[in-house]
Amino acid sequence: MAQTRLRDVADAAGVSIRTVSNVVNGYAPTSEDVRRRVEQAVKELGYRPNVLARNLKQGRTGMIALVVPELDVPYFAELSRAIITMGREHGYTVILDQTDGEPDREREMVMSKGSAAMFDGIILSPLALSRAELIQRDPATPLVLLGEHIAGSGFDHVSIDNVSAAKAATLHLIDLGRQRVAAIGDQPYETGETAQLRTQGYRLAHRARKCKVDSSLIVPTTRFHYADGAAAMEQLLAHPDGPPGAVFCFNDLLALGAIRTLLTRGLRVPEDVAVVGFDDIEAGRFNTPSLTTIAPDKEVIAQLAVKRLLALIASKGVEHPSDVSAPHQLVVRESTTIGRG
Amino acid sequence: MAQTRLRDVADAAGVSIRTVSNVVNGYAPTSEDVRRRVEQAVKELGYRPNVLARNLKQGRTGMIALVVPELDVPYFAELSRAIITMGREHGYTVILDQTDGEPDREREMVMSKGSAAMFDGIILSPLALSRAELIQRDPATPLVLLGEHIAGSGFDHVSIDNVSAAKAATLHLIDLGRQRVAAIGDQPYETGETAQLRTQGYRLAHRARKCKVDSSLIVPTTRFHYADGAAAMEQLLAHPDGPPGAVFCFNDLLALGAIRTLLTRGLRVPEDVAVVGFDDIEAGRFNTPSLTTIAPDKEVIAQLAVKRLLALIASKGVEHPSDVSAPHQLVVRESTTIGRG
DNA sequence: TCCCTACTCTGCAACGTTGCAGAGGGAGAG
DNA sequence: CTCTCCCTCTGCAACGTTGCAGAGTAGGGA
Repeated sequence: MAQTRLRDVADAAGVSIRTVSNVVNGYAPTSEDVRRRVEQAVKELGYRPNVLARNLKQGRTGMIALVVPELDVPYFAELSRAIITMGREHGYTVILDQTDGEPDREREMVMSKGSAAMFDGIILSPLALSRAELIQRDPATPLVLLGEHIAGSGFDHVSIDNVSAAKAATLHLIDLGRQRVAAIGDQPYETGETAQLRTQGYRLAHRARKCKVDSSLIVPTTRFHYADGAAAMEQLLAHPDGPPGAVFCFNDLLALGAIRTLLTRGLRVPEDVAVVGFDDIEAGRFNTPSLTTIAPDKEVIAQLAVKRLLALIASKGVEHPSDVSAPHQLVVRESTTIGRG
Repeated sequence: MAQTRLRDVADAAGVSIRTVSNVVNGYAPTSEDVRRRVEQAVKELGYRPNVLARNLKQGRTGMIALVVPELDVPYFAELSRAIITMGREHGYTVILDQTDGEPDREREMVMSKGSAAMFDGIILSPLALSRAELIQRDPATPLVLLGEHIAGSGFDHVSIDNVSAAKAATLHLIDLGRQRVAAIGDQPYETGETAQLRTQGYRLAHRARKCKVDSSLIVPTTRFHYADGAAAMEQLLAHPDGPPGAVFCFNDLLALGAIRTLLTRGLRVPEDVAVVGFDDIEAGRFNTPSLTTIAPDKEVIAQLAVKRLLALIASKGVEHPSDVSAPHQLVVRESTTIGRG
């Protein structure tokens, strides 16, 4: 059951180890005869190159790690698909890991500890990691950050303009003529940068339309799942002034959760409450009512991140960090359109 | 920018390579003095063990690959979470790869070609791979199959009882008193084993209740996404005898797509058409109406698959193949319950 | 004083591969 | 017939680590 080695193939074919290696990898021209003998020996012995040894020798693995907090959050799943495809186009195998937002696991990946050191580069969507920690990281493995957390901090970074996206979403709601536009998903603490940027956009939109922000209409959530949106909406329904006329949810899952609460409580969407989400996941497109949302261009994000990482790998990290934004757009669907169709 | 090696640390600390290795890995007892010197040198030089070299020497990587067709299909994303967690509990890093159901990519992973050879074991949910191909695989890397494709073929395998699950779902619909129960998702061709088993269960349920199966109510789909369900439902609505009284969809995405079509066409769910799905994804729980579905026990599937794979790794593949089933249950929700709440 | 034990530490070899530089042989040219 | 060149093929060393077996030293007991 021991592994077949080049040595064994070489013995069987009556040639040198080196020649077998040449045949297997097509490195050097080989005579017809030798090539055939080697190939037959390879087949008979069931030889497979030992990738570990090859990688050790060559100092690279051809693998990139994509590290996200949660794979079962559709946004990450959809983004992952784009990045996997993009990496593959450039000859890299993209491999996924999930951290659940646990600091230890993010740290392990980023610090290139343990199995993390096996990758030629890492694309990370951090949730819990602080900037201070990142600074201590081993720069040997190139890193590109996704998302807004820890932006502009001397690390390579791809994101979208959250403030203007959130502003656009909120303006859309205000311009529908809705009074009392609420927000679900604020995270007013250290690792909630993304949420805070969206809150900022929400406030800016109000200012732009000379509306006052009612802070009691901004509902924080610790996570961004269906259940959090549903619970936050329950809270808004219990508001002393009654339900809001519209809600901007900081992602689509929150929005779908909120809609679920509204519908089960007998409120109509969008007639009674209009709802906007963020991320443009597929579930929102097929919900009834379908979900108006901010659609970040996931393809562009993937492209920027992968290109950048490959550049870092090629240059061995001597380039200076770049901070780029991918475009987004507001996609209007039924959840904010009265008189559908 | 070259990597710091044990050699460098050893020189700096004035000890042997081997001692540094001992300190770093805690293999052997070390005097306080030496340990401190080594640790300081490690810190100063920023030494990180070369995982590739270690793996080569030890002949293992501590990584398991989980290979699924599509990560943005929620069922796989949710299952992946369970498997990642389970693997981690046993000291393995579980890494994901997505094949898009492309035969070449499944083949590459399964045959342990390329980067695939870097894993201690593989859990694969095959879509396109035929049994004939699997038989030729290199048995050096342990493999556990998920899903029903290629069951009972001499490979280790974890699934659920699709026939009885589908039968239960269909019986539930028939027993609601619905006439003309339709099915969406049949795949009457080689790689559609799972779908065929579900169709079989659907037929068995009809037989058990002495109902005739109207084959024109069985709508095949090439894939299992929202859009396929929506399109299939359009087709059913165009049926000469009018819409069916109920639909059993072969997964939740199909069901949600079908519901979308029904609602936009002005039909009520479940009053006009009752709908059952399969997989119990989170989106179904938060849909309005929430989705009645077959819930496979994903935790158990994960547990069985990981346990089995670890056993194979430990035994170096000498155990004979096992074929096990995880339990499932019918979860009744609004999409089949008249008079909600 | 000497021996034995125990505790640290060390050097060598090997994991399976590839880079390098060169050896060997055949064919073509003079 | 011989020289030269080119085309194949080869052996050695190294990638960075760990397993193994043993060397060296200090301390305790006789």
